[in-house]
Formats: sequence, structure tokens, C-alpha cells
Amino acid sequence: MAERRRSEATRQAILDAALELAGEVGYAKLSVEGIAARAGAGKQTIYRWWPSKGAVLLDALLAYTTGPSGRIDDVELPDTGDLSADLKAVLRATVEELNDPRLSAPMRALSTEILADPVLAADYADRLETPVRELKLRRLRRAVDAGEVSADADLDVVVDLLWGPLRTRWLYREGPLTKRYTDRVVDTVLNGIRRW
Amino acid sequence: MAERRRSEATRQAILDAALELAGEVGYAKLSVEGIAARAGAGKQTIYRWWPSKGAVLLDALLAYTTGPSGRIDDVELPDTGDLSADLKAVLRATVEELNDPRLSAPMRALSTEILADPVLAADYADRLETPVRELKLRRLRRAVDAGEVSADADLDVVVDLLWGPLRTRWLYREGPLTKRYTDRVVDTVLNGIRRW
Amino acid sequence: MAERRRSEATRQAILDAALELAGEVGYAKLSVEGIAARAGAGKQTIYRWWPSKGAVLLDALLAYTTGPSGRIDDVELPDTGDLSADLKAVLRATVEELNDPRLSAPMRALSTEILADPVLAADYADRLETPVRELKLRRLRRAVDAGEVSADADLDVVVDLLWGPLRTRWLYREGPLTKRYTDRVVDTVLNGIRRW
Amino acid sequence: MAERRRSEATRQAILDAALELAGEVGYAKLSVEGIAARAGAGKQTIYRWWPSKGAVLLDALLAYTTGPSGRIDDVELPDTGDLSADLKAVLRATVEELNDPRLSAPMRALSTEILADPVLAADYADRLETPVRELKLRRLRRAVDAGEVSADADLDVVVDLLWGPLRTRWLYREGPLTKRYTDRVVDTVLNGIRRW
DNA sequence: TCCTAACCGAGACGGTACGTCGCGTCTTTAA
DNA sequence: TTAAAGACGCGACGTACCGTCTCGGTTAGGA
Repeated sequence: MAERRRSEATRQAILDAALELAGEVGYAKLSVEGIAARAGAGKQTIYRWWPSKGAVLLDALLAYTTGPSGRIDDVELPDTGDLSADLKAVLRATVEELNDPRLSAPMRALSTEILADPVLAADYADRLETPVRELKLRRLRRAVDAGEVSADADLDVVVDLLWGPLRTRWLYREGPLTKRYTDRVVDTVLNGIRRW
Repeated sequence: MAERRRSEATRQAILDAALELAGEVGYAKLSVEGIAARAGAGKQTIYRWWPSKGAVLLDALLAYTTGPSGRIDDVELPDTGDLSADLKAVLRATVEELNDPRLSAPMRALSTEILADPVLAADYADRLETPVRELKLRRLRRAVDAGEVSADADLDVVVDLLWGPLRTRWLYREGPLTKRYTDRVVDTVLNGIRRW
Repeated sequence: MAERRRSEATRQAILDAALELAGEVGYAKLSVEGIAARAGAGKQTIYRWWPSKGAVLLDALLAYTTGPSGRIDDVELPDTGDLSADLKAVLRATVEELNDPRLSAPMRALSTEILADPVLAADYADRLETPVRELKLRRLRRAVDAGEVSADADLDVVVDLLWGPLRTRWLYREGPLTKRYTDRVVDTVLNGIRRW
Repeated sequence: MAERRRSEATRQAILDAALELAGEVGYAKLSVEGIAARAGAGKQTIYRWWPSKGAVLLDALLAYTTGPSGRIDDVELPDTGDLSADLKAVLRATVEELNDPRLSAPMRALSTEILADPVLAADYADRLETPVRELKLRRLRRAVDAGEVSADADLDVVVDLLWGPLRTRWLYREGPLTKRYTDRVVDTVLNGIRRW
């Protein structure tokens, strides 16, 4: 195994410190030096195990959102048989997360790192974006099977339509994130806007 | 009058330098010092007129995209009477812009600044996002009037659905930006995914 | 005449401001910008008439110490016939001046400029140091004529011996400037230290 | 122990660079930035260990004048039994030092800093001025013991009389520094100027 | 159980860029 | 023509972090 004598306590302290500091001081003032100091760790310890500040954040967020198991795959989106209701419920939960500064601040920090660092972007895609997208696709495929959704819909595009606007709105702070907004997104995606 | 004896030549040199450098060295290495050096200007001259690196970029991009007039409002999206075709044409143009590093690099740099700076975000919204959104809304309203689009569609949401996914895909580098992708977005938004 | 349409009021305001600021903020923070602002003058006005910050200070101190006449030559050191008493009186007056921050601070500022600027040093020598030294030499020559002082004394050296130590002590802050100290200097210079 | 893991090589490089630059560019253009660049060191390394540019110069001069030992106390002024000859020899050596730009330029730079910075002045007094003065006083006390010098002479004043005029002449560039001048100073101080 | 390597905290180091201050020059407008 | 005002290019300031590099001290494996 690669990491043999790594101190688990220190690893946790660093992830915690990163999350806390991102929430407290914001992305712009988040520094490796600061994380190390808050964690009571040496800078070298961070550089030994993570290639960048963003990688620390990614690990921290993954650990935080998935809990101790670290597994995403064994989760499923709700499936009550009513796609519209299920999507609205999921998006409402997302809105709640994005409105919680404890989670939102580190996510914004991570996003900033991702924008500037294609390697981190790929890592993020592999470890968070893709598995989560797979969840969403599974739910949509079931809706196709159930005859709720047209068989020739491009489900990848549908995922982007459902979650993309919310992310953009949040990132650019283009407006308040409300449940009314996500409900309308779901309705519009389902029904389209064409007048028949 | 506000700024009276400001040097127009220097202002232009700074905006040009900012755009060039963002394209050449990328966001992470874009520095006020570098912009000043490239422009043959003093750092103080930049700090005198712009509150931040991002504000310079915003001005630079505005000047670049709107040309010498600086006006956005007197532009209109194409209206051939076929909404689907018009939207696809516009989004294809957007794809082309986002695939051009000369424009894409500074836009990415600006986005990074916006994420971290709410003041800049508001400025961006006022001066670029809102006027451009208004263009889009005008075109959609005409489609409503023409009976192409359902009268009870929330046009603000529709704008987000049409342009949001593209922006997200570009920002997070989640996949290639192709005309096929935007065509499908348009089709899906227009038709919806519900099976009738 | 060289200076034709020069504004006397502005000249005075600048000299006053220089003296005041040197006293208030100390040499290190004394700036042309500050003097101009305090005097309500433009920076260019200072650069038009003085070659350096130090030259302003020199003019300011000359104007202050000599009063409106601006003449030094028609002054004389006291001559009561008792050289020792006269020298002690003069040096006590000097001590008093050096202990007065209103005069001492600008003088220290001027000294700092002189150390770094040989041109200013020459100007200072011509306009202040040399005339004052001449006063001192005249008094000593009278003491020689009166038979109080040995005819083969090098009076230039004597002037340095009498005033040099005080200046060094003041510049380097090597000890308190007291009348007891200058009295002893006078006694020692007059009597020598050799044991007969 | 205070400073533990400080790099001795860097320390030396900084002191050397400071001395060289003071000699080459003069005080006015001596900058921390320049010293760091010349020494191949970061600015922060200088600020970490010295409170000011002047403190670097003081250390550099102390290291240079005392050699690797760093001790002043175990030196003695010459004592041939002839005070006049001994003093003249010492002052002639001082004249030579002050006429050597390699030493004189940094000393002038240090003096300029001392004028403006009382803290540095105190440091200078403690570490250079006072020990050297003690040397001088020891030689004079021996002359008193030998009966060469009157027992009621104030030896502190005598030190000032012997070395003060030279320093003033040098600092203000009031005249050439010659051996003839210092010889006359010694003679005058020893004999006094009173006509008996 | 001891030895010894890897890991740890701490933090100095050479750098880069920050945002600020003041320099001396310049240009504009008003008197 | 002089003056107030202040923008300009420039250079240095002192600070914050970067990522790399020692330094002991500690701590867990394999001998």
C-alpha cells in the first residue's frame, strides 16, 4: 500500500481545519499556511499527501458529505413513481445545502480551485460529479422504463438542464435560491415550452 | 464630472494587456504587476481606477465584446420566426466563443474573480449579465407573442435552462462544448421530456 | 532678476509648512507631497524653486533664524573682555536651541539631507556654516589681540573644538546636552589637559 | 537559545551585500530590496532578523571592523608612554579609515540611519560607541596615572574634544581630513589655548 | 524489545505578488 | 507665466503565502 505510516488523526485535523477555515475566512484568504496552523500540523505534512489546496478541500468535502463510509454508489435517489415530485424533492434538498454557509463556503472555495486547475477538475469529476450524475441518470432511466419520460430524450442533457441552472445561479449569485425556482425548472424541463 | 484628466491611452493599454495576459498565462498567474508591466503603466494607475484585478477584466471584456460604442442594448438576437433555429444559431455562436482561448481565458479568469468577490459579481450582473439576459428575454417574448411558446412559461427560467447548462459545462470542463450539445439543449427545452 | 513673478505668499507658506512638518512628523516621514499639501501649494511649485527637499529646509531654517532681514554678518558674538564667560554664554544659548524641538527637529532633518547630498552640504556651508564660523573667528581673534589667547593657536581648530563635540553629541544623541557639559568643554579647551 | 536554525551563510551574504552596496550606490539608493537581491536572499529573511536597514548596516560594520572574533574589548590603544604621539597615531589611523570609501560610505549610511532612528542610535551606542570610548578612556586614565595629564580633567569631555571635531568635519564635509588637522587637534587639546 | 526508518511539528529559506507611499515629471484649467 | 491640482511611470516599502528545505522528536514495524 502507498500510505503506510500516515497519521489518521493529523489527516482528520487537516480536513476539519480546511472546512472550518473555508467557512470562516472565505476562499480568498484560505491558505495552506492557515490550514496547517489551525490543524496544528506542519506545512510539509499537507504537501506530502495532497498536491494542492484544492485537493485538500475536495477530500474534506467528500469526507463530510459521504460520512465515514466514503461510499456514494450505494445511495439512490427517491423513486415514488412520480418523477416530477421526486426531482423537486431532490432539488429542494440541494437548495437547502447551497443555502447553508457551512457547506456552501467550502464548496465555493473548491469550485474556484477547480476553475483554475484542470487536474483537480478531472479529479472532482471522477470522484464526485460522475458518481452523482450516475445516480441521477439511474432515476431518469427508471422513469423512461416506466413510460414517464420519452424514450428518445438525451438523459445527459436532461441532467444538465435540471441541475445546471441551479449551479450557475448559485456560483454567480444571480438570484436567490428558492424551492419555487427549482420547482419551475422541473416543470419546464418536463413539459417543455412549445405551444401545441 | 467624475474622472477628468484620466489618460485614455493608458486605460486602453491596461485593458489590452489584461486581456492578452489572461489569455497567455492563465488566471492563476495573472497579476496586477504583470498587467502594469505589459501595459507600460504603473501599478498605482491601475489601483487608482479599478478596485481589483477582476474589475479590470470586466472592463476589458466589456470593451472587447461591445466594441468602441460600449452599448449592448441596441443589439438584438436574430428573429427569423423560427425560434428553434434562432436559438441554435445563437448558442452555436456562444460555443464558438467559449472554444476560442482568446476570449475564453479572460472569461474564465473573470469568473474566478466573480466567485470570490460579491461586489464584482453585482457589477458583472448589472453591466453584462442583465442587459444580455434582457436581449434573450425579448426574443422569447416575441416567440410567445407569435404563439410559438406557451404563454405561461417562466421566461427567466427558460433563459437559465438554455444558457445555464452550457456555462456549467464550460466552467467545470465537464465535457466538450459542441453544437450537437447545444442543439439538443434547445430541442429538449422546447419539447420537454414528458411522454404524452 | 531670475525670479520674477514668484508668489511671495506661497513661498512663505511652503517654508512654514516645511518647518512645522519637520517638527511634527520627524525627518523620516517628511515628504514634498506633505509639505505641498500643508502649504496648499502644488508640488510643481516646490520643484520649480528648490532643487530638493533639503534646500527647502535650509531656506526655511535660514529665514527662521535670521528673521526678516536675512542677514547674518551684522551680528557679533558678545565681547565682555572675558573670553571664557563669553564662550560659555554662547554655548549655553546653543544648548537651549538644540533642546528646543521646534528648532531641533528641522535641524536634524536638514542634517540628514546634508549627509546624503554634497551639493546641499556646500550650499549649507556657504550660507550658514561659513558666516557663523566667521563670527566665532572674529571673537577669537579679538581674544588673541587682547592677549587672552596664545598667538600661535590655530583658531579654525579651536572653533571645531568648541562647537564640534556639542554637535556630535546632539546628532548621535550620545548624552544629554547640558550647560555643565559646555562649560567644561570651554574650560578644557582654554586650559588644555597637560600637567605642567 | 535564541535563534536556532538560522542560516549562517545567508547572514554573511546579507552583511557583505549591505557593505558592498553602501559603498557602490551610496546611502540614498541603498535599499533592502537591493541588499536581498545582491545577497541572493529573500527580503523576508532580512526582515526576519533585522528591524531596519540601519540595523543590518550596524551588524555589517561591526562584523567587518572586529573581524571574526566580534570582540572589541580585548583591544588596547597604543601606549608608548608618550600620550601626544599615541593619540596622533590613533587619529591618523582614523583619518585613513574615513578617507577610504569602502569603509566611509557604509559608515555614512549608518550615520544617516542613526540620525533618524533613536532605537538604532541606542543600539549603536551600546555596541560600538561605548566600548570604543572605554578604550580611549583607559588610555587617558593611564596618562593621568603617569602624571602626563592633569588629574582634574574630565576625561569624557576630553574624548569628545579629540574625536568629535573629526567626526563633525567628516559628516558635514566641512574640510579635508588630514593628518595635519588631527595633529593640531591633539596639540591644542593637550596644551590649551590660554596665554599664560 | 529494541532499532531505525518514515512521519511529524516547526519554521527558515528564496521567491512572487500584494497594495501603499512618495518620488520627480507631466498636463490641464484658472487667475 | 505662474499656480493648484493631481495623474503618470517608477521604485521601494513591509507583509502574506507559496512550495521546498532542513531540523530534532516521536512512533510504529521488522529484526
